[in-house]
Amino acid sequence: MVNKTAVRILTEKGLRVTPQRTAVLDVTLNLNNHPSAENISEYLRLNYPHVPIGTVYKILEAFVANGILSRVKTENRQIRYDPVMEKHYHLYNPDSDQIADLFDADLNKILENYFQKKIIPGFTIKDFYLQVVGNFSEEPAS
Amino acid sequence: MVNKTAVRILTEKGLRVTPQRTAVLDVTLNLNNHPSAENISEYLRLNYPHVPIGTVYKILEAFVANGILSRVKTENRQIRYDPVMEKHYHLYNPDSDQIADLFDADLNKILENYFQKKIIPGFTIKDFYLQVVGNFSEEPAS
DNA sequence: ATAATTGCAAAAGCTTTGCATGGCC
DNA sequence: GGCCATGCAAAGCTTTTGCAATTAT
Repeated sequence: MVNKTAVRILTEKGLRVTPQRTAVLDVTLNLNNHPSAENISEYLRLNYPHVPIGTVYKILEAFVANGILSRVKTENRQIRYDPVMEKHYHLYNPDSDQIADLFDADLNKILENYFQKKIIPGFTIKDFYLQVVGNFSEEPAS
Repeated sequence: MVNKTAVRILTEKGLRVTPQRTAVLDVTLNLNNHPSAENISEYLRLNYPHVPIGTVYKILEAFVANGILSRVKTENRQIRYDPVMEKHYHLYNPDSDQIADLFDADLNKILENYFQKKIIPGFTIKDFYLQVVGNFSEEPAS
């Protein structure tokens, strides 16, 4: 009962379809947590045949290299992973280390427009990342 | 010949003035690099009496806790430190890992204005960070 | 005087790496 | 069949921690 989306994505990207990869991708797509490698490994342990953490890292690295996931940095040491590849922003609470996505077409326009016009001497702009820091009103039971 | 600015800042913040602290602060203020603990330690080794890396970390942690420095996250593993505490943004090149400051009053206004009005259900906005990714036209000899 | 900081070394935490085994195309 | 991915264990790198000795106030 492997998620077909995961298999489709792997195939589309020309990656070999293995049970470990489909499991990791499936979990990452379904957890809305921006999970860390450790989170993913833990979740896999409960719901799928065990995948060693080293393998999880290798798989995540392959996914990042192939544009399936992106890395998200926080105040913490762990790398978090994000399966949403469309332009969006992150809401972040440093206390709980919780991340949520912010999709905001207006903000996209404002910033794209600004950086298209903006000339910074000695620097060629390629992209931008915006993190909004604050508090979630209902922190989920951690 | 210790920088008086460093001593003044420490005194203002009510921190004990030690040679190690003034040295670390002096270096961080004068290197425009957004240096890592390792960078600072290395520079100290050449220009000041040696300060062990563990002590550098403790000092930097104290500075961050007292609002003298802020941490800057990059694609790399190391934490970088920034002595500029006014609102600004970062230009960043992931390839060279170089960071530069971007001061931009227009952008400040646009974003402050936007986030003052913007209501995000379930989230209280406190602050925001913006990183501009791209290339520096003249990379300094690394 | 005394409370905080330094120095040293060990440990911790996350991630990467190497290499033999196994599995996908 | 051949090449790529997995599994396991060890290593790597940055940062943190503990504690005794030292120093600033």
